[in-house]
Amino acid sequence: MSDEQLVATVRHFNRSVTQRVGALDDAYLTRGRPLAQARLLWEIGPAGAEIAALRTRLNLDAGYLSRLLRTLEGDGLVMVGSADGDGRVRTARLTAAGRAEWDVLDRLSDELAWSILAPLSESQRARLAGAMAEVERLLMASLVELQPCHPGDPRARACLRAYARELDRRFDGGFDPARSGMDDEELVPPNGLFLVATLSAEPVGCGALRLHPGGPAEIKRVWVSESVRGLGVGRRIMGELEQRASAAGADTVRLDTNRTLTEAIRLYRTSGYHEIPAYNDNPYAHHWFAKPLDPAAAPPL
Amino acid sequence: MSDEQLVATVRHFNRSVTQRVGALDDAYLTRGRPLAQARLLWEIGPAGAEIAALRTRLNLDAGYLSRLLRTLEGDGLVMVGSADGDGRVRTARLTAAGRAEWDVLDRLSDELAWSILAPLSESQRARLAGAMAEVERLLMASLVELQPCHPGDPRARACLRAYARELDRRFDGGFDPARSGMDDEELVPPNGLFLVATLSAEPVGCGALRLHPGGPAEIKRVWVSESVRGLGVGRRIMGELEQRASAAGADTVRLDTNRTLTEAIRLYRTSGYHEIPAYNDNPYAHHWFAKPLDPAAAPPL
DNA sequence: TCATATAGCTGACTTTAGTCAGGTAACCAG
DNA sequence: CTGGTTACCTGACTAAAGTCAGCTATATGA
Repeated sequence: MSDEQLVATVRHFNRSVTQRVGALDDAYLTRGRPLAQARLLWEIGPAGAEIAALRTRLNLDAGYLSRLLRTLEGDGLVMVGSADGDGRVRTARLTAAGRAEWDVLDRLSDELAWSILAPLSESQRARLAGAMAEVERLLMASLVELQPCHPGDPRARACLRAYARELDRRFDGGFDPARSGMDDEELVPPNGLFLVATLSAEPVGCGALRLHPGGPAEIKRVWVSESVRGLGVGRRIMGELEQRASAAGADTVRLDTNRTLTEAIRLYRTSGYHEIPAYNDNPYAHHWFAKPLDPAAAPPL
Repeated sequence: MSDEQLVATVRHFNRSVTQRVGALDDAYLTRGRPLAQARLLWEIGPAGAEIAALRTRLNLDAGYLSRLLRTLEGDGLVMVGSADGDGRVRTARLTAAGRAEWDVLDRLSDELAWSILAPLSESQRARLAGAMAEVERLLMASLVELQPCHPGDPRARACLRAYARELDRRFDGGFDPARSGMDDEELVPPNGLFLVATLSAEPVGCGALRLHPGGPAEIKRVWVSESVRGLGVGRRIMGELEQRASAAGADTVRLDTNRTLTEAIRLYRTSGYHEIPAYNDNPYAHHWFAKPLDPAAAPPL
């Protein structure tokens, strides 16, 4: 398919599917309540939710949200109480009546989904579900955003914790972050940089670059969350780091890795990296890779 | 996949894809204008549109639509004039400024689509577009509604005209509706019935049933529009007619067909019909089929 | 302990969306 | 040419959505 055809397909999909199904959904799942209230009730869910979380998830004005909560409280569907830790943070929970209402919405949501499947034949149903899952997955991949951030940023901290946890689980003999110590300051311009990958504001991956003026740049701490693995996020992070390394004047990037990280090693090999002799004494490293950078292919960002 | 898994997939899709992409679309394509105005401007399009058509397409109240048009006229984007034929029918057209604005929306729509494709690899793009097209097609199939209507209904007339046009094109020697004449009254309960298939209120297919108390029912005038062929609509129409025949007490349905309608013949054969000797002297018929009905499988509707 | 920041709340708005009951002009069938 | 229909318009609403400034209570860091 040509790019024009791809774009036309996506446009068509956006209009027809999005609008039609979206309208169906809204009409069906509000139960006479205003849409905003219904959505809020749904989003609070049986487990309850912090108000700040609701605000970001539904992208609502603080005042507006507060008012919506008062209405739901007035209807006896929701209770808002202070959380244990911080007295400013408040948590919304469903009352028994609210939970009953939520269960109805849950059931209606099932019915709506079934009403879409029902007119189709067995094989069409399977194809539809398969295609929907594929669209969702790839759209997820497309909505992952890469941006530089300070390694001390809460999103970066979350990624680095998950990274260390995973290495500890996978390395023979575990992983001690202290032994591969690297100061945050080394991952801040002009010494280096830290990239975080987010999916609707949730951190789902990271990667860091250490710049050594006059020598090869070094890629470190590339990690991708389970939830988005297999969507090419790792490859995008690598590509972005390489571009930035090139823009900063490096003509080579290199990295080290542990033999247990087989999918990472595969990624390096298929991305133009070749194995080189050890260039450091990282106790966790078994393989060292390098890739020459083509300055022409790396327009400054 | 089990039914539960299918439903879960569809629900997930509805929430994440529909809402996310829908919100993106709306935010991106309104250009500071209220959503309803932006949609209306878009829907009028470079070719202009009759107001009645806009009303049904956008599903708007007549008064509300009128007011929206006045606003767009006030902004110099649209002109509303009477159509040539009927002085009551009015047509909305874009002014030069309106056309310019429409072009911007068109471009933005392309950009939005591209922004979804851009972060993906070549092969992911192709897979996404493929899956989107599949979802759209199957959703279309699912949104086709079957309902009985009077053969004099405008939707029925439109289908029957298209049906006759197609037969005339395909039969050796053409087709003259008069020679296969059947009175509308024969296709109205209790003598028979007429089904129309609609996709968002547009007629896209039809089928008729002629009841002969004490004898086999007869299926006639099954037609499916090009736009939804291959989506199983024909099979659904047949199934629905058979159920209604069974509910009306028939134990057999039969039908005749022309040898040029190969895909119809294939449909009959794969739906449990077997060829029988001629039971009428329809000059256009080359094959006659019958299917026994199982009363247990046909719950009254 | 005091200044400052954070999390949420309230009141006073504006804008958008949507509905409904009349209207008027054009058409149409007898 | 008359009475009914159709296609659209206007005025007068209501409800929902969204914005903004200023407020209170709690936390935090020097």
